[in-house]
Amino acid sequence: MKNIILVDGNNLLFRSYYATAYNGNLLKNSRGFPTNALYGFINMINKIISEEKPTYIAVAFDIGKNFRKEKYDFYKEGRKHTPDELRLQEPYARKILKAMGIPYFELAPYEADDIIGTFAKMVEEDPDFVGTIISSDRDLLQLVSPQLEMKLLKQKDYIRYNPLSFMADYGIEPLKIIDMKALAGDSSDNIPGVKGIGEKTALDLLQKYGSLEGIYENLDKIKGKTQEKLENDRENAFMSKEIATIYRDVPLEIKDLEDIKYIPQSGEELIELYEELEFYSFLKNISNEKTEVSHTYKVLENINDLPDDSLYGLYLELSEPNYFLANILGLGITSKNGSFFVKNELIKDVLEKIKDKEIVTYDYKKLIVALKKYDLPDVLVNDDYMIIEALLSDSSKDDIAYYMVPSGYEVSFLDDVYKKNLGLTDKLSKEISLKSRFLYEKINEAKEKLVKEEMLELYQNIELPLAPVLADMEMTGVLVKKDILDEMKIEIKNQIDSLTQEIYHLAGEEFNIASPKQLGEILFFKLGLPGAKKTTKGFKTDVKVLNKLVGKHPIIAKVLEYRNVTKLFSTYIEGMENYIFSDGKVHTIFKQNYARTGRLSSTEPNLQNIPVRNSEGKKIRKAFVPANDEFLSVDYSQIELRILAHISGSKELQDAFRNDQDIHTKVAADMYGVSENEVSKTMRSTAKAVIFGIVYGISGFGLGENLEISSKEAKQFINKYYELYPGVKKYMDSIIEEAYSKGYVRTLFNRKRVIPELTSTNFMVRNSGERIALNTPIQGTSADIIKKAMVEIARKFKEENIKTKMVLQVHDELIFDVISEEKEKVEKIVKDIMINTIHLDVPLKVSADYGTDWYETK
DNA sequence: TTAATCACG
DNA sequence: ACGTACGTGATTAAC
Repeated sequence: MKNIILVDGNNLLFRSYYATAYNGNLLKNSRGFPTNALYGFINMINKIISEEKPTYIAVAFDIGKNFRKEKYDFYKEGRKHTPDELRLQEPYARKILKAMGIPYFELAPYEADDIIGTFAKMVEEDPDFVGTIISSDRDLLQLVSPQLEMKLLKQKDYIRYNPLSFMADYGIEPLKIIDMKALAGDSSDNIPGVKGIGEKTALDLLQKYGSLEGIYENLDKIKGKTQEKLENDRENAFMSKEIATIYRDVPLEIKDLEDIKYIPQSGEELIELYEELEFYSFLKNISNEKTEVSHTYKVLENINDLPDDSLYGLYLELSEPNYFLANILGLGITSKNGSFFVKNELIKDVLEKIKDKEIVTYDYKKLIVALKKYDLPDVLVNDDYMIIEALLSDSSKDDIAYYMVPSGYEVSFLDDVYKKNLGLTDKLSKEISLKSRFLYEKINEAKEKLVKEEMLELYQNIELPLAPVLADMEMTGVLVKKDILDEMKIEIKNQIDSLTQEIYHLAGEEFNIASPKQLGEILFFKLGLPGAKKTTKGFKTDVKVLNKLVGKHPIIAKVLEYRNVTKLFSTYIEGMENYIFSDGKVHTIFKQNYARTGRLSSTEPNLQNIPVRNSEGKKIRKAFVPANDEFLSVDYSQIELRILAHISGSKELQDAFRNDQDIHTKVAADMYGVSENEVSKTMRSTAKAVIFGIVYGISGFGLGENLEISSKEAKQFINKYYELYPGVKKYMDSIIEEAYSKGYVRTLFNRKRVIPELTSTNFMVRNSGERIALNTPIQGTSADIIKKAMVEIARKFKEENIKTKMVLQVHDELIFDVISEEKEKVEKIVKDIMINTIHLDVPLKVSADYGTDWYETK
């Protein structure tokens, strides 16, 4: 059987362009030539080749005038012009196809659809062929036949249609999609159809009367409005049918389908193109293809069959992303003497056997927690490929497949592994062993890159040892009293109910208060309140807007209160209860290398955003209680500003910290030219806003909004600050300049963040890049410092055999579940380490607080 | 799936 | 003149 693939080239190129162009942050090569559409296009073509394994292939493009447009000038009217950045890439798509050995066709005045239609006709005339059409354009579905399927591309995946599945979905034959367009029209192509008839009615009619012609022949049997609509638009309907019909006799210059036989090429021509476009990953793949990864493995039957070696790649596959809930699907292990899949029964033996060996894994933290859950022996891991790659590529992928697939290792993505839930198959066993083999083979290369990037120390001294520390924190968990939450729940439920009624009453009608759209309409339309600001869908109704309206109408205060309590209810009371395990605790999962600055983040549940600023919300914290005797919270005071003082070298700021001055008061005094005891509350809070704003790269406008003063006044505050602290201004300028010239910034511990935004042609995106450049070294260094402290604290606790547990980290704060007898010792250790883990040009300061629940702590 | 909103440092 | 403060995660509505 001959397998033919027909690709809608324009469609693929458009999709890849708009997939990445939305934020104005286009991928470009070093000469500024846009390459984003081509990158996606090549990825898709490669994927088609590897998934469909075509023996025949053709790609169709639109070119020049098209006959539909010539005949009907409204056709495709209203379409946006092709952006220049995409048009520049179009000729390259063709060059690349040619270099890959993939024939392409374009012929005015026909569209890509017609070319595909012509091939479809040829396929039907030759029973030796079967094939697939690939596009996201539903028009092409009319070509689906017993020999020709269609892969209809969706945003993330696709639907494959053959005549049967099409019938099942639509209830009509594929060819009838033309009649459907004739009736329902098509807004994207500006095909009119019959006014007032949508897809639903069109399908109903076609199921009854078979075709457009059938419908009009039976017009007298159709009732009411529909008949009227059909009558009125008869001409449009038949014209639309004509437009929607794909032409199948394009005079292509080929004799037969043998002319589009696919003979893969990846020669010099392709290499040159990739080099010009700077597609290094594709270049690498070309060279990899030549040594295609074939994998042989054994299922381990007996522990004695596992060879004795010094280095092992170890990969554990779970059944779902949350490792506290997941089951173990199996273990892969590879050493220089072979690759194995280990069934669950043998995992224990394997772990015991390799106990003292060098081990590399993917996601050490996950491995620890999952093994512990099944009471399996823990292992000492020497390297974690996931952490290394995250440091190198500054975006972490919790799925190893993202690194393997581009290098020619064929494995499934975790999404599929988790979704399918088929249990263990031979394919999965093979892939699990292959994943362990990848780790074994690639670890040295990855570490070399780390050395080159000067991040080996960061990795070895901080990130890698942090993984087991976090695992321990997560496993320890935090006790949450469900009964306390339940009590609050009753009270809050009552509040919500009465607020709801009051709001309905004040609005004069019932509506969904939680819907910003409906609320906006009530406030700004029905009640006619001023100050309406638009979002894409309706009015803006956030706190800032509502706060400005307080006093203008009694409903506003109620809505604000409603927002407060519903947030507490759904996120922090009901939401939290859903995360409580049978041990009465919540076990958050910290993402160690997800945040681009190096910070941790916390999920399922997020314990880094439990309310504290607002006194009502803060009461949630009463439900969080120690499993031991009491909580200890130790937090860094002004750590980011101290880091700013250090790296900017600002003498004035440094002196303030050395003298242990209240930094906001001190800055306020300087800014207003008064003595510190003359600083009023407003002056201090203004200074505070300026200080914070500076760290984020705020503008006069932004600060003005914030302080509700004019941007001019705000700008003056900012300038005054620069004047007073010239070192800070100098740092800001120099870090931005450095970021532009290098393309990245680093923290004090060498953590690197590449900032592609700086190469954008878009003003807004570039500015945002500058703020990132400014802020990342500060926020990132703070993250490095507390991570380092955590590692050292855990080490010290172990040495001293301390049973108190570190349970949470909230960016500049560590929380411990303390055994009272250890209190003094713990406090001293923690403070000592936090203060002394690094010595900056200014001292670090911490403060400690105790409580019998989290509310009382601070 | 994305946007809006709001919780935290 | 542009649009206007860094870094996160969860929930809800609406597409």
